[in-house]
Amino acid sequence: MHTFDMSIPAGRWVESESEARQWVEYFLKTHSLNNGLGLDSETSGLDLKRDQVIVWSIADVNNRICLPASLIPIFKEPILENPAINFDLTNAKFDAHMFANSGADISLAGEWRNTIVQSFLKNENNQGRHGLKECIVDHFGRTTPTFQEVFGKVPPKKIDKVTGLNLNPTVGDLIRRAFTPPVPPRREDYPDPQLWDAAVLMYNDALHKFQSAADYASLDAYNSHVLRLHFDELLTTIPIRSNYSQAKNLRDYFYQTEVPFTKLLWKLERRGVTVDRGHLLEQSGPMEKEMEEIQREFNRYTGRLMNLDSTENIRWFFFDHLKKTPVKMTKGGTTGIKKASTDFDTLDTWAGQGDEWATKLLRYRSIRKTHGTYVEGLQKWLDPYYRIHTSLNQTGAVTMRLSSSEPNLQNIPRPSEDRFKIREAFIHGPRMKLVVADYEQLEMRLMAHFSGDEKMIGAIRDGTDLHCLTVAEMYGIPYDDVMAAKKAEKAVNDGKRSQPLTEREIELLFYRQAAKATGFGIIYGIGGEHLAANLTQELKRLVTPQEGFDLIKKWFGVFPGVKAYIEEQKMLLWQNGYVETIVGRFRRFGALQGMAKKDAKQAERQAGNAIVQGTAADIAKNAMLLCEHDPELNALGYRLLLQIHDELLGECPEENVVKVKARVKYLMENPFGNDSFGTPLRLSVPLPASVGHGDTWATAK
DNA sequence: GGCGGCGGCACC
DNA sequence: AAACGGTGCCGCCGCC
Repeated sequence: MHTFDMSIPAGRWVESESEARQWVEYFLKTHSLNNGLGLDSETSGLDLKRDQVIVWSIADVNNRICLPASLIPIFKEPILENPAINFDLTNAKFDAHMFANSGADISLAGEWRNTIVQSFLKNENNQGRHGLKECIVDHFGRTTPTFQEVFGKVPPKKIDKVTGLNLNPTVGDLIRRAFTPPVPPRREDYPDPQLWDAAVLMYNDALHKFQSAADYASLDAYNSHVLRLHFDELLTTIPIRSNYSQAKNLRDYFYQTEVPFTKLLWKLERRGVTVDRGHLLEQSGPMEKEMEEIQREFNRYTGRLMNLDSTENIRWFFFDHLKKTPVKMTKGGTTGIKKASTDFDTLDTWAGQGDEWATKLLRYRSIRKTHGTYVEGLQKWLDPYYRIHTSLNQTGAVTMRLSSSEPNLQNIPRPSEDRFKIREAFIHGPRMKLVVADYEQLEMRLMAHFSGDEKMIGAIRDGTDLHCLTVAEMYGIPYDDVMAAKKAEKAVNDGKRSQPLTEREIELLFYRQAAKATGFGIIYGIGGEHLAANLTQELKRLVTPQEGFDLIKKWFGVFPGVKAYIEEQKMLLWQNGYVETIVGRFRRFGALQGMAKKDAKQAERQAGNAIVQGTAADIAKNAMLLCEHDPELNALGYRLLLQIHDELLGECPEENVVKVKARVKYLMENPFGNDSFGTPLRLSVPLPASVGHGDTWATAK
């Protein structure tokens, strides 16, 4: 058991309306002293759309109370919907969803400070230690009882065959049971003294359990509050120096950017994206037919019932049955057992050599993926209004890129790669249009800005095609020739040119592709060997490691400023142990001096990438905040729906599309707002966004 | 029947 | 698979 800590106020269970009103008075009188109240809820489950608050808790440094959901209305207007009252929570969006599900229109009007985000800003490397329990241990040295210790173990589901319902108690049942105050036994009901003694024992036990439940629930609210105060102090001591942020330290940055962003993400999750289920259903049949056909062919050929989803089965087929030789081995994971791989690279190699079975399996795999993850997978997430509500994780990536889950809407196939056009299933609400806005070459432009490379900046400002220029400079070919090849390719693709590409044009396009891949690779800190392997795959043409190294060397020769910048950042990394994004956020690595050479090299690559990727995330975040809070866009009925790293998906009434597009474009291109003189604060290169609209995500132009 | 490792693969 | 950064999810399979 956990020792009782005398420095922590005891949790009180509040049950009557009059008592609740007294607490409202108290918190209204004193909230300004604490600048925020800890808030937490115990809910019927984890479903963000359906589950509700059962009991909830509110706390300041001196008091913590726990109440049933039935008392929410008493707090609703004076506290919960009071814009002057801010809330300290852990995993804030979760509780906000539960409160929203629990009343007609319960919204928490003030700030939502999420201690997970604070913990992340303090040290993004503490993976798995950002939760409330972990932080309380790490920062205060206190342990907190676990859910299981207070409420008991949730038994496995026991599904009734007739009703399909779970016959065993659910999480919600355990919580409801724990928060039902026990009724004291009445003497007259127990004439037998032995029965009376037993009843008293049972009552005392139940009372103890009940009190510990109330204590536990209100402890989380209290802990969130004191942790928020603690992180405020810690983050204040971490200064940030940036011309692109008003914040002078990480605490200010948290309040200026991350706190409003939490609420923004919650709104996006709440809105959801409309999906045309019919489109998904239409794809399903043909996909299943095609997969079954391939399955039959394999069955016929082997005389066995093949499982094409099983790598063991596929290994048997290619290596034992067809006697093929492995192309490469699998990683082996933690067990270290390496097996012959059957991945895309392998199958593609064989397919290139004319192996029809490899070709068939590749086709099966691509359909299987799309069918399982998207066509069938997405339908599980539809709400009654045909909308999908993803979870947007503010601290999902070490670079503070967003991540999306349940379902992941950031990895929907691109239409150019997808025969089944899953993105066409993403549509707008009634009388609306989808508005899709993309940053163009954001990361490469950031590289130009950071490095100050004159040639790159000049080329971007002049509107030169960067990859064509790179080829021209690398090999001493006229820029216009390379550009002409690119245009010729487009003309052929658009059906505007009948004669095929000349050999020279194809050659130049190879070069351009190689230059493009090199540029991408440099942002990731690529090595020559890996670049060569990638290009061999991509171009279906042998590129030797030596050629890979030459490409990188030549690329740096064209943009020496980029080379110098990367070297400078490496030096700073060795010196400081961290790098910074444009708004002054950190990606920490610790002392590279103490690392194995291999790890230090990896840190160098990660650091170089973190600057660019993290800054792109900063920019997208700013753009989202500007769009969401822009009075003009709000008046035009624009609703931001999704972010896919450098792309914003939104919707607006049809008649406002032109105005909305112009405004979204402007805000995205000026993500840092104005400086103190009222002129837009810009980078050394423009950050153009292309904006389109349409009826589906795939067709918005 | 739930969970986690693994291979594989979708996105930026 | 690799000296390429960052994610999440599917189905299989073995384990408990």
